[in-house]
Amino acid sequence: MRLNKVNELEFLSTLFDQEKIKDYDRWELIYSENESPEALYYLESGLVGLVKVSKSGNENLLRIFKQDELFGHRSLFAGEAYHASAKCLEKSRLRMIPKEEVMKAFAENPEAYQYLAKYLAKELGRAENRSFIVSESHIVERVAYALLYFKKVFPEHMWTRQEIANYCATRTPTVIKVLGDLEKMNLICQNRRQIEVLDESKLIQIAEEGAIF
Amino acid sequence: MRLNKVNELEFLSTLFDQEKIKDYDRWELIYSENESPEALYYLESGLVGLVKVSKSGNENLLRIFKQDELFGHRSLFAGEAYHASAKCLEKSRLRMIPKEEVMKAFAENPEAYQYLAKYLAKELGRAENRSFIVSESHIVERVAYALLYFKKVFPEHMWTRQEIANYCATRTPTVIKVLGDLEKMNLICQNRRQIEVLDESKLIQIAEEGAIF
DNA sequence: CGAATACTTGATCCGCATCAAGTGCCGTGG
DNA sequence: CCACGGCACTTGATGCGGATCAAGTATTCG
Repeated sequence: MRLNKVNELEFLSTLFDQEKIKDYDRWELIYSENESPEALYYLESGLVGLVKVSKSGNENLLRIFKQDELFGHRSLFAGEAYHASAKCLEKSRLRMIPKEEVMKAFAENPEAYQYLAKYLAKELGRAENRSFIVSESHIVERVAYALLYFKKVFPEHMWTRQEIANYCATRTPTVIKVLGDLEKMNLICQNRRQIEVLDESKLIQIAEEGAIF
Repeated sequence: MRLNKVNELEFLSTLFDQEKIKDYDRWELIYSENESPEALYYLESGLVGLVKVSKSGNENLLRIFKQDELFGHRSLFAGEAYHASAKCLEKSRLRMIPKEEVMKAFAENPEAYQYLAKYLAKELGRAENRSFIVSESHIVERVAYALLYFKKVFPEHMWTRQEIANYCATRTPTVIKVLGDLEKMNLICQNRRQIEVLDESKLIQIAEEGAIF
């Protein structure tokens, strides 16, 4: 949910309270699975991931929030406990708006629910698409999909192999091997930890059709 | 989204038009991926699955709708094309409300967006939980989870091994083998095509902790 | 009763996880 | 400015879970 640039939610900015600003380090947790939501969060700068950890310790990266986006809204409006944890993927600065104030403001601006519904409907579509890709595609396809998605939506972040693995629901060594393959095919170029996309259309082809050979 | 029993959406029932009732056979498609939504659907009786088919022909069962529920709402309110197809899992009778009428009625009952948002938020949570389970758990756990979910929410439907496989993102022979294991452990009982849950708490334990031995 | 659909089984194979032992890279503090 | 510790990355060997395939058996429905 974008706050800046979106008239529908501008009323929320009147709730910003200088005292409710907080800075977080990389890897720091903002909230944890099973807690009850007490606030809505607005990301002033940085990058936040919604993650869920399995018993075997693997982190699954479900959703990613960038600058100027709101998060923590799903559980808040569902009236449920958090189903996953929010964790900083970069140093981040964020504002929190207490639950009661959010609810009051939405009650005074009921047309905002329409925007919220639209936004949640899009997120649901994205979640189900990712779920489908993860369960039906081979790893090359998933990695190609992730590279394209990351380049398009979060181009400024330096994605680690670990993070890519978490998003693709696979493991670091596998991502590294696949990146090696993609580099041999001249579709990407790795120097240092940076990954540069060279042939976007071929990557799209791999991501969508699963056709490599 | 439930229509009966939910005051928030009762206004929609005034839009029901006897001429817009339609009966579908099992396996019949209601709408297909990539089409533009032109209506909201209300399921009078039967069972409908939201499915997505992979290139290799595997059907992934993303969401399931039962009697008295609305569907087709996600794409309609997201303003997107369908990201998956709706298909009858049983003979079904449904009503369609044309898009324009839905939008008009929601405009006249703006408080309904609040209910819609809450409902979508819950669906998003469920979708991400399923996605996590599919990507991080072994098949026994997924099947146990599916059996419990089906028993709780759709107890009257006779779930085929194929449908269970589609929901668990696996294949029929694998489901059959797992069901055999669960039966040997006296957690379920299969006669004919019927599956009866004998030890619910043990199944929950398997589904949640992945601990079998 | 016959046809279609659902189920079952075992043999084989392969993709990817897992593990372990490294090598680089980078920021921090001395 | 360099040394050092920690994190990120890399590589290859091995194993296993579950896919795949195919042939056959039930079951249900028209």
